[in-house]
Amino acid sequence: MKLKSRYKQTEVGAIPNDWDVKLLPDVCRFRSGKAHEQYISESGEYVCVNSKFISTDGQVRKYSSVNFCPAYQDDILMVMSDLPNGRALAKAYLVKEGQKYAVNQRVCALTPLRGNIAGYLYYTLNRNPYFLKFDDGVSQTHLLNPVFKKCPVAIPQSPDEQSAIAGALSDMDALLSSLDALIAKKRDLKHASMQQLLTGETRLPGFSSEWEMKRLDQLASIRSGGTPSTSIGRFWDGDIPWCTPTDITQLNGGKYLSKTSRTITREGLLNSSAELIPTNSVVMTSRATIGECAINSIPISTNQGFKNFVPYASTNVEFLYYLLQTQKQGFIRLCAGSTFLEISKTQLAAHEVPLPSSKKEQAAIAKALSDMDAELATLEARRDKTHALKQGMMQELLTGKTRLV
DNA sequence: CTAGCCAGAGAATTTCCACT
DNA sequence: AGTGGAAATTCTCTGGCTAG
Repeated sequence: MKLKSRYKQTEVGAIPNDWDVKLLPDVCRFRSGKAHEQYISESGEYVCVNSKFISTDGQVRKYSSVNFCPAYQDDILMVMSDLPNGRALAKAYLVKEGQKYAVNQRVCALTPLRGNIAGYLYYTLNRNPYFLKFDDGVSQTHLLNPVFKKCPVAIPQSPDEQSAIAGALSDMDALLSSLDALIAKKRDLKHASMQQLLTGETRLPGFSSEWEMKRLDQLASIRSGGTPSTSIGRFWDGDIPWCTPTDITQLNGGKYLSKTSRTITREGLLNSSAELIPTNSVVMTSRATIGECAINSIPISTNQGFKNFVPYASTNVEFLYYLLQTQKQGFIRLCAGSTFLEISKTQLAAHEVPLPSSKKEQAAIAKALSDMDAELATLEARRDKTHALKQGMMQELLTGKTRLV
């Protein structure tokens, strides 16, 4: 005897027997947005929903003084047009309060025909593969009404299951935004602590000796960088890491630099003003992007967009790393340069900073700040994990592979 | 070798426009 | 008024040359 499967094969994949595949018009009404560009003003009463609004989850807003296409509570607003490989195509926004949004052209409003299904529809329609396959990666994509009319959606027959799925996913969203809020709060706290600890305004217990002002060139030997001639092939792709500001910004605030995207040869190093910076120095961008720092955990060379600090024996390198970050605004004020900012070595060397002469106190401050960094990194890892978990849950719940009721 | 000089690239997004 | 493209604009980010 053959076991009867609890799943059936459909055009949207295998779904449970007690789910249906419906066409979008069976569950919601389609309205195309209207042009509001002529009525945009800061004092406008309505939020104009364009692709940017949706792609930033409602963060970036423009206002319109008129409303040709109002969105209602529980409407799902979706981006209909995007350029090839656009990230906003078919991205959705669930309206939580009516009377407020003016739907712009190239965005549509989907109004659920029955109550309580909005949450489920939002999660299943947002970036739904059915819509994404209209993006051929070559020409601009326009999702039109007929596309929406033929969109199949898998829907549990039980309204309880619909709400349970939407509930579980919105719980995950709530968890994610609370993690984001916590991370933002910890960041603020760290900035405040840096302000306090690195100016001597607040002292760590057990330290009381005087702080003093010192020139930066008293703390470290300041070295510049350079670019070996790019027309000479044998200077490049060697075994010496060569750092550009991009390598630093790509660390995204990470403290240690251990690899660079480009490398030079020993001959390239000798035939340019680049120099080898020993491990545990601070490299700092000094052109265009000013004052972004990292500690190199390998010997490294840089281009001329850097000033690099090789710390003297009396300087704690981690302390110097944090201290330089608090000086960023000051460095920017020192900058010259017509097309983009640049800080000169002379000015930098003479720049004075307050610090404790006790290396122990420097180390204690660096440790306190490192601990905060570690805590932030843990939280960020948890946020990323939660995000991955939500993706997995969507896959399971929206296909009925995992059942909640 | 350093300081100064010079916008440019590429992506994202909005706006325009000729045509149904 | 809606469509299908494409152009224009905006935004972000950063490289390398060379005179002195």
